[in-house]
Amino acid sequence: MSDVDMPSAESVRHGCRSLERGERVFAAGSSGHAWRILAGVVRLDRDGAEGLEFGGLALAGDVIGAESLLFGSYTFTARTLSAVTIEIWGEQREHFRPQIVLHTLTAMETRVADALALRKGAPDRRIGRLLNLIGRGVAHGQRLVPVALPQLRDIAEITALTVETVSRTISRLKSDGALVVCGGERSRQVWIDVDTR
Amino acid sequence: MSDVDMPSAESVRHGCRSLERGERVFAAGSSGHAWRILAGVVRLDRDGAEGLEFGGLALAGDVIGAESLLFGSYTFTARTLSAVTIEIWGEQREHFRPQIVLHTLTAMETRVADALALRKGAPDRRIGRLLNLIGRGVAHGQRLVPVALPQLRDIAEITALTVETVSRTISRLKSDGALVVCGGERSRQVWIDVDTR
DNA sequence: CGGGGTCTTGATCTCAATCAACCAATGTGG
DNA sequence: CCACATTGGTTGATTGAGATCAAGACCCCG
Repeated sequence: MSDVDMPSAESVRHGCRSLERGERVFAAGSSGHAWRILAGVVRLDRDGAEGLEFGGLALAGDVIGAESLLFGSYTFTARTLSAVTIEIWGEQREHFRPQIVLHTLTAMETRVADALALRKGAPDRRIGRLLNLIGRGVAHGQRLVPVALPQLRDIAEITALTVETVSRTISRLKSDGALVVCGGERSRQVWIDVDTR
Repeated sequence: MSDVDMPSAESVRHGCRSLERGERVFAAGSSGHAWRILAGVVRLDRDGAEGLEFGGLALAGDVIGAESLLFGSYTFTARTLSAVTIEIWGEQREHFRPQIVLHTLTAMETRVADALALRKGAPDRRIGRLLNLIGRGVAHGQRLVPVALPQLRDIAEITALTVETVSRTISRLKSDGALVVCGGERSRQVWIDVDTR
């Protein structure tokens, strides 16, 4: 395992691990645990014809990296889109209780639909839905939720748009007031309206 | 449960069920078993803002309808894109053995990436990838595989294109020889080259 | 300081969406 | 049996949204 993937000792406590935005959780080809996400959003990429290409989103509750337990190495590369907390998954009998497994499966099923919806429709709808997904992990009943914008490159690859289109769209959303910048003009922290479909 | 979803007595044998292309497996809101797909391709749709919208593909080995075991009703509607055989899933202890669960999870993980790839790139690549997925269930080591084309409407909704674009693209693929019609000019059976990315 | 990465903005062009017919096959009811 | 509606597929003309190409601003870091 490369040192890049070695978490600092502090970030790991009793099977838990905390990561900043933009960190890599694990890389395709390396080996390690499977994880359950406790908070935050993770982007999964698969090695395709043109390098790494977006292959899935994982939110709180989702399990990632299960391949490694089966094949001995990850087939996806995982990077965080926000601050993330994860815990080791799959080493306790508890994790395979039917109830729990069903939860995991259904969560994954809806995640597929969510991800697909990010690649359909007008750019503003796509980006809006993505930010809503990211905000969902933060929202606790409130309507207005603060979200840290991922890199435009990430947004572009996830929504199958170009960075230029993403940049223009976000600018427009800001000037329309649909995206409220908080904490300085050049801050990446914005408020979004969770109700906006 | 509506009679539409009642399988004929003949099609069900010791937990197995066979369906034609275009049949509905189950409808969102109704209740019933979870299923594992033994052969064929199933399309999943979720109730969205604009009616049913494409929300996932399931191939041989995949589990569908697990929500029903958890919530008491399906959240997705499932329709077959090809002839399909399914068996009841989730009622045996066996199904929750760690090895099996891991297989199910990893299969689902790659399915997400597959589905997402269907909505990126030029129309001919998208449609090609979809037909490859469908053919994968049929292919057994051979390169050239016969595939029954789904309805253009299905292809369009899955790839996030319009029917017109799909029609034009498929015509071009045929005239280019990338798609070889077999069994009559107006047949929906075609041969595809599984290697074509 | 220089250089690489990210974001922004502008000008141009392309290709898929859109709108509109039309055809063939199928089904329906009197 | 024919008139009619419906559904799935095809084709053409037009248009506009997003890709592409290009350049500059800004920032962080060695």
